[in-house]
Amino acid sequence: MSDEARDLFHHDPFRQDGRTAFQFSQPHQNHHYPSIYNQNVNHEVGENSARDLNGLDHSFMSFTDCLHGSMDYSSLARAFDFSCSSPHDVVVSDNISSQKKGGGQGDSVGTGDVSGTVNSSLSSSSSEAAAEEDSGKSKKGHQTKGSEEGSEKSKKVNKPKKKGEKRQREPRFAFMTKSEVDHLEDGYRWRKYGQKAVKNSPYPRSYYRCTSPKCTVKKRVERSFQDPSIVITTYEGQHIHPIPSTLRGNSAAGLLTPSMFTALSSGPIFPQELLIQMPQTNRSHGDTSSLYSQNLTAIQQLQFPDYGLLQDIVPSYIPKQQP
DNA sequence: CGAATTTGACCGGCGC
DNA sequence: GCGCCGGTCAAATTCG
Repeated sequence: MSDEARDLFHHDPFRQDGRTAFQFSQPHQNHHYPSIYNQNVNHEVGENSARDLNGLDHSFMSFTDCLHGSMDYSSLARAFDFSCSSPHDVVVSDNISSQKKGGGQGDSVGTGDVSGTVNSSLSSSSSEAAAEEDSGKSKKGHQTKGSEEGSEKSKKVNKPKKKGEKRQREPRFAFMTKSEVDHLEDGYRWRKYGQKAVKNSPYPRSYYRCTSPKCTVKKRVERSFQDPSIVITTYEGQHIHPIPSTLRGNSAAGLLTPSMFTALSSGPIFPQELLIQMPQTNRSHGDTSSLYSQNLTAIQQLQFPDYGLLQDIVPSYIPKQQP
């Protein structure tokens, strides 16, 4: 997993510009992560971009939407796919050069060049989407944990569940943010349930779960080992509830509010991971008090309504915003 | 005192 | 089959 990020850094075509990079991937049957970034992406993508552009011309969605059920990954995919058209700012790649779990870690994975062209990717399986739906459960069979009746937690951890079926992963969506704090505020409430050391990285990865009952959304947060100032956050699943009011007052409003964009429906695919690298312009303040705001700033840039900052990461080809 | 975090152990998938 | 590794659990601990 960390590979995802790692790959990113390896090629990191985006970083060169100090812009943004989006990445989609499909979880698929067990750990299939795309190897994302390929240096060619920028070019190749360009081709489809035009096409997608049209498709999106009226609708966009926020990341929050992503997290929400309100959006569908295909839309997102498209949204970003089109953005790829800009050779400088955003890149979407859902190519799957699947990197497997174990293997991936090594690193390399993305290093090479992944082939895939974006377009091909976009057509992948839609079944994935379905997967996300029933997601939560698949996990490991527990998930119900605490409340579990009876079942005395015999040993520890889970009870085997149906063997035959492999656990399906929910669609994932990741983004990179330049920030000094690991856990970025996104409006939702999270509970940390684990932390693991990341192979080949001095920084640990933290696992969080949405505290809302029934919501199975999870997210992983880790810091780039190559650039400690970058935090990689990966969301898995979609929220089935609104953003808690706690942050609504201030940040949420400025954060990712749903409905800022309209999701496109239909679309063959659904990317699962989206990686975004925030522009470096965010860091300038030094005191801790500003950290929070920095984060917000980063996220806010994702808002389309106000193109101000967004322009930096979202190319001008973004059509008008939908009423 | 309840909620959140920490942390070591366990489990399943995958590569060799 | 074995070992590695990511992901998760859950008891213990800390925090508000």
